[in-house]
Amino acid sequence: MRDRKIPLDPITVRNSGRPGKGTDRVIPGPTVGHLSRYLRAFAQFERDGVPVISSRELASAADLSPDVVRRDLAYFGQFGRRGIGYDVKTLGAKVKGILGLSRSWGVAIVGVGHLGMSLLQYGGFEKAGFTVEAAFDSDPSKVGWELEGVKIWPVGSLGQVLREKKIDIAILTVPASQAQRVTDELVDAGIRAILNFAPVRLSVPPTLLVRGVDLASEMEHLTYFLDKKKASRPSRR
Amino acid sequence: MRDRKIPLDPITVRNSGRPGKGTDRVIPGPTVGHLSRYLRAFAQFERDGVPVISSRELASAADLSPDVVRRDLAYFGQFGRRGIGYDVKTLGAKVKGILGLSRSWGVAIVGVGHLGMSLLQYGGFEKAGFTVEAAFDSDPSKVGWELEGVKIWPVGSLGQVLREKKIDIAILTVPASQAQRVTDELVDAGIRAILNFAPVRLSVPPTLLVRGVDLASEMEHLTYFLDKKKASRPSRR
DNA sequence: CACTGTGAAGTACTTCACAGCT
DNA sequence: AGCTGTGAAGTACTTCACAGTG
Repeated sequence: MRDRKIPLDPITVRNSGRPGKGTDRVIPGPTVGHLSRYLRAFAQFERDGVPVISSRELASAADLSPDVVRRDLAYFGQFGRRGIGYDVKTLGAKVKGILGLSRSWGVAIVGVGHLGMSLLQYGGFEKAGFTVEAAFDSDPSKVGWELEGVKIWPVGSLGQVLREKKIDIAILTVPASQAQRVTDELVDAGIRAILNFAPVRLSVPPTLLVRGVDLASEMEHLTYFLDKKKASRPSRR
Repeated sequence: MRDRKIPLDPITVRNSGRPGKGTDRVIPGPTVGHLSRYLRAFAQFERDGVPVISSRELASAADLSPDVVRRDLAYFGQFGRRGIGYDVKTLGAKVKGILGLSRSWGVAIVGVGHLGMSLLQYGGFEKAGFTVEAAFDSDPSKVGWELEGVKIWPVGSLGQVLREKKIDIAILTVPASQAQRVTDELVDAGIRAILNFAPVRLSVPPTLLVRGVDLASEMEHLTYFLDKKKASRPSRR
């Protein structure tokens, strides 16, 4: 139901099951998720003036196992020095590059309710490689205001402003009832990715990247483990 | 570095690798994550008056494969009827129970900035089995106010109020700089779980459940795939 | 004959364990 | 001695495929 099947010769198998040196090696999903943690850790170590760290130290900072850290980093090449560890600055830059953060990305915040405002206030964007270029709201009394140096536009001007300001990513913070309609407008306007805070599953063309942050799911994840008092299962994420 | 090793007799191995009928069968992590989606889907089907659905229909609504749906549901027992499908009402109630939502959970919102306010406004809590019992803020000008029927208390009264109102879960929406300090107070006050919106990794005793929602990670996940234009990799989450 | 429940096969990820550099 | 990089083994999850059932 997903892709095509093509059973592979056991010898030819993908990356022969591990990192390997072949071009276009595919990075496992969990590893991609770990990269942000490494970035945070590197930033902290750099602030603290630590030049070199071991996989054990990095693991501790990122709440992972040293094995995972070494495996993860090895996907990108051989960045450590045996007997020594990893150079914080070099590897930090490398991870940034892998995450696509060598360039800056244009971001729009769509929906300036309390959530949208908290994102506008949130300082972390610039230093992380994101530039909030515009905000949008359907409320005429909000349109025209400028918050934290970001102008609020009417939703109707999405297409024009998105193209003019070369915006790549939309953060969707409109009410659930409007989410799909606004999403359709974003798609028409040629947006490339959406971070969706509305508690609905958006229907979009398959080329578009969507990631959802769902409060209810997160809460339910907690209650699942609270209820079963499965003291097992570490914090995760 | 994690647990102890104890290599198991291949016969005795955990659940013998699959659902099985043994008591205390362990639900795989991904399956737990899927449950919320099923719940949303069931709610929708129930609203639409659909009494019975197939794994294919449920899969489509939850953006998963029918195989995964059947496997997931089979962990809890045999709820479907061969040749027919699943009873929406029955299974909906069952999933709710599994997620621990048969009871109501007391929730506190800690930090009433824009983000905290947007959560106070958010209607979805009550119908999802959560009761926002209190909010806390360190700003004296906010303390005493009542928003959406929820009173704002000073952070200093955390311990007292949490115990009095039998609050289980804290949603942490304070600035990063205060997150760890406030977390320590929450731990002292006997909180059982924290949903953390502050962009820091909280250090807590291992018995406590923590789940983090990290804006930067989510954005970086998007840029990773945007940058590589790996059109592969479905939306996920 | 549509649809579930589940062995069995396949694939993905983690952990072990150790050779090889510093 | 300390630490990386990586085969190999182990475990977890997904998909296939089909017998069993209404």
